Amino acid sequence: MSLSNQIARMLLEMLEDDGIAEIQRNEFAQTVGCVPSQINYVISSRFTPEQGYIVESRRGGGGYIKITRVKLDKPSLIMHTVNCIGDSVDYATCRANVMNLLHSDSIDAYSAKLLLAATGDNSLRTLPSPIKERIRATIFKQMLITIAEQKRQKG
Amino acid sequence: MSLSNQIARMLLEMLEDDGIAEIQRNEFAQTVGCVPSQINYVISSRFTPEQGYIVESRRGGGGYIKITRVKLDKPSLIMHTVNCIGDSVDYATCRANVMNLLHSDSIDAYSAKLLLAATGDNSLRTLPSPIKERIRATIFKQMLITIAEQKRQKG
DNA sequence: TGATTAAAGTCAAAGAAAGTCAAAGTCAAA
DNA sequence: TTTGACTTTGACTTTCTTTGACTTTAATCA
Repeated sequence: MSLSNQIARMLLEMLEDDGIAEIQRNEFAQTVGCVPSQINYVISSRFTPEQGYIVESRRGGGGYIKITRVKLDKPSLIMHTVNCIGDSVDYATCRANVMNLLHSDSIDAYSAKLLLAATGDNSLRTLPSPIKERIRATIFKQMLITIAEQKRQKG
Repeated sequence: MSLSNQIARMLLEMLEDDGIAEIQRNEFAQTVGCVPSQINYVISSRFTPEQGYIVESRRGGGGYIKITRVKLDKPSLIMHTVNCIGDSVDYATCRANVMNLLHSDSIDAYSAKLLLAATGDNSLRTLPSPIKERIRATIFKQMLITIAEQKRQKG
């Protein structure tokens, strides 16, 4: 397992109970045995707002990095997501959004799987890159709209 | 026996116990004694979704390729449909298949809606025509496999 | 207050994997 | 003997990770 994955797992573990992880970057890097800036890398690649986290920090003496998992409100989050997705999305972003929706209970696991199946690289692989992201966006939104509609009609 | 067959056998063996095979491409190629890209060839020719496998991977340090078998115990109508769809489908055919599955109770109304949303012209409109049908086919199959898999797991 | 020190942030280069593609090889069937 | 499907290979691309030099900000001390 890569160093970055290990670091991510440790942070996730800290987040587990109260949804908050607070570290001192240098000290933490010490115990992990990596260079401090790698902590930033892990955070910026795996604890983004897209993925449902808020990161705050402070430099200087007594500085810290604090990661908070944010619970978003459930009902119209689906349509909110639709509106936030632009004309184009990469799979990582798409996946992050699905996970978010799943986490906030806005969609169920089954719908999540179908969304990922339809927008995954397995499905879209053969498309050249600027087009692929555009198609992914339209499929994703179309499906989300269908899900939202369904929910509106019968919970 | 061809190299590719040997490789396939090795992967099959790994899959045996828990239905998961995870390798590091370069390392594995080393031990087999082939060029790394041959692993991709074997996977793309023998571990396709049609054949009941899901493949995930990650590049970069700590990268990997993970093959998962999605075992479907009885040849369902769903998988039959997957196998009948070629590399390319138009929307009408797609729709007909969905209706068929719906009427034969192989899928529920919700799944049907999502399938149609994802493969409909609203989603795929902007694609030029030979490509559109190909993408529709892959998305359709990918979603059907996901549905079949879900059914196997929980009715 | 100003200097010093203790953090965290940024960025780009180098490294480590996997992916793609097309050319060349093999081999059996028509 | 030609054709066409399947294999093998390697050069090149893309993505993700690791590292370190340098910058910025905050706290504390003289």
